[in-house]
Amino acid sequence: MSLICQIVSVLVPVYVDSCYSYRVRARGLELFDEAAGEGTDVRIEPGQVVRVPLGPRSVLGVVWDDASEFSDESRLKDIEHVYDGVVLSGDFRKFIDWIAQYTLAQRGMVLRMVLRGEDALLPPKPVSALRFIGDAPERMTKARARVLEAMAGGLAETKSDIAERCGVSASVIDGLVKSGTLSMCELPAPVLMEPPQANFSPPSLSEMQDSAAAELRRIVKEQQFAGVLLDGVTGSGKTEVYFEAVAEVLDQGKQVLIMVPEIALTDAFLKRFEARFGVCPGEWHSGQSQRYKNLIWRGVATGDVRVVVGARSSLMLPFQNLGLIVVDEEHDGAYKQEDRVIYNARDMAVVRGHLSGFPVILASATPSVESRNNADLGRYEHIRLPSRFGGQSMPDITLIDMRADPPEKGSWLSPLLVQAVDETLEAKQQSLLFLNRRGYAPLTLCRTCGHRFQCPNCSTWLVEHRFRKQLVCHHCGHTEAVPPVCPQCGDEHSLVACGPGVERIAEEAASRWPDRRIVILSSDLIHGVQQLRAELELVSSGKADIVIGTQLVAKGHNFPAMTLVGVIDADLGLAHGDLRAGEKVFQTLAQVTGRAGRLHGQGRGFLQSYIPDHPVIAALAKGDREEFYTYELDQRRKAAMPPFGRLASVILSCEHREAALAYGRDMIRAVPHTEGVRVLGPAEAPLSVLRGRFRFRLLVSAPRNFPLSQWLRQWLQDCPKTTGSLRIQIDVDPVSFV
DNA sequence: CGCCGATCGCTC
DNA sequence: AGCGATCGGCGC
Repeated sequence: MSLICQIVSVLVPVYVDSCYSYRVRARGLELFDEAAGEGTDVRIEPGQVVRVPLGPRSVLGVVWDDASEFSDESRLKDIEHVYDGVVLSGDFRKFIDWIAQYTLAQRGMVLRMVLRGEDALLPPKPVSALRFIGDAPERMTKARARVLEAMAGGLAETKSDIAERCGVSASVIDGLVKSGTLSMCELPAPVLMEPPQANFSPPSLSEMQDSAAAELRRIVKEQQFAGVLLDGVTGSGKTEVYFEAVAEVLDQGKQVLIMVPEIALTDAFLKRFEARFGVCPGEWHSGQSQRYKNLIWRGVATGDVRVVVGARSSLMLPFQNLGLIVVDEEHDGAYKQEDRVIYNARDMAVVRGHLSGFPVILASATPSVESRNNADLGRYEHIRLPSRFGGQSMPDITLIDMRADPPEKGSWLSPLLVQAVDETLEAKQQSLLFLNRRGYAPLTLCRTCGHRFQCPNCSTWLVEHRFRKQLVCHHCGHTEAVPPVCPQCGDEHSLVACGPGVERIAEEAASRWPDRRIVILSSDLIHGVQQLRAELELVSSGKADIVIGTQLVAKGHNFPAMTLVGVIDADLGLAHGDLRAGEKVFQTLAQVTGRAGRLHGQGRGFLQSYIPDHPVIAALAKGDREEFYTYELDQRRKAAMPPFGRLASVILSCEHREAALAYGRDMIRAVPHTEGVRVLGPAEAPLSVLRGRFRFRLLVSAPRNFPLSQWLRQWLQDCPKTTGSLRIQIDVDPVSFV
């Protein structure tokens, strides 16, 4: 019997791309001695989780598929422990490799997003409980008698349950254990989660929903990869439709992942799931406790947890037998992870389905232009729900040409919109005034000398936040106090606020409608997901007459009594340099006007615009989605931008401004000349500051079928090393790859 | 002469 | 990315 049986490659969750080799010694692996019997040759298989020594510490790792290449065998260390019960499947390991290679991340860093601590690998601890074993105590008290009576049946219960049920303190119970009346025993850990029932409560669907659901069931039955764009207008009942696909997969005995943007993961959503399937799904997001997440992680790996509803990071869960991923609100920017490994969970979901051979449903009322193009080209099945559920109609949209119908002086609401709010208040319904700009005013200037407050780091104006009494840079987060006099000419009372933010709209609303309940929903005035959910609940339960909000209100929440949505500045964002500016404006405004009139079926939307002829605004005003996609795809085609070209942004960051700029110039000098590849330098993408580091982006565009990842890898390798501490992040905006 | 803080480089 | 090793500055 040889002592050394095997050398294996182990991927460790650190900043490296390659695997490390370790020895497996049959002796010393207690776990295997037990399972395989002594002296038996032990095999360790890829996918098993192990603990290995790494430098001075000991880390978790996963046995990987790489051939072991480390030549210096004398330096090999031994695997310390092999965990039983959790194996990362071959598909999943391929998926991890794929993400690393595509996003130019190290495989170890991708694995880090997958693994949790040791607690998630160990079987749940049995619960210690107490049981009546007969001997009555010598001294009897009222409290003891109550416990004895309750425990007479002989069933084991936990100490805290007994204490609560009998109204006694824990020490009373301890006393009974000492006297030999009760005895400690162990109960198996409680079942984590009952499996959802596919047929718990089938919904009654409209004809339109029903045929969409039938189509989804047909696709799911194939049990192979398919991309599906479920394209349904706000209020069309998409959720009920994809729940039918979920039911079908549950019948197959497979697992389901439903991804939602974090903000949409509300009690209301979970309740809908429970109403349909009888139990709550596993719930995965940043707000959950570590303990709960460990339970879910293990449950998903063993197959005990059948359905998870989760935010972006739930895509990295080690499902044992996944049969479907639904990406709800697939266009949502929250699916992009911007730090460490930079990836878009929506795209990676499609990859996971592709590698493992199951369907992926992308659902949205305003699909991303990329997904829409994939559907047009037949890469995705395209299932449409073109009208609202239950006979409701889409809101009537009115375009207000602000040049023709300007607001009164010192006001930001056009008379037409004011009148509409009056009517809505009269009807005891809710209004939403939407402006995608935080703070009070986007620009402050001195009336005397013309001085404008500008960010010292970025080339942007400072936004006044009147509640906080600060000037804030929305680009880098720089703040300064509002000075009492102009810093340039010293004049008093000469500073004027230009343009509106939500705070200023709130001020106007409060003076126009002084006795109405007004709520402001803006991210800088709300702290944490909990408070946001509470505020949203407050609005949906009708405890507000007028809501004034930014972005926050656009996403995934129903306001049943809201029948009017007024967009203060519909043009906002269109002029920005962002390549997806038009798409973002369209999506946000379509979602936000879609909030109107779900209950009463007669919602109205008003768009205030100074450029009503702009194709994006015109399409919104007509409620014509097709017109928007035609226009946007045409623009993108002309500019060879995604989905017709590929795009990456390289983020350079550095502690010093000059070093950052110098490094950027060096990078650009090292760009290999390649037909069709363009690199836009920092002149086009301004410098900003994030967490004390100066950073800017280099944009790289390439033809559609260009191997961009490899090219970027080569470029970065060939770049001269520059002194100073520099970090590079690469953000590959993927287009279709299926 | 000694201690503490930035920079460097490795992890089988 | 972390974390120890190493070198250099300055305090006494």
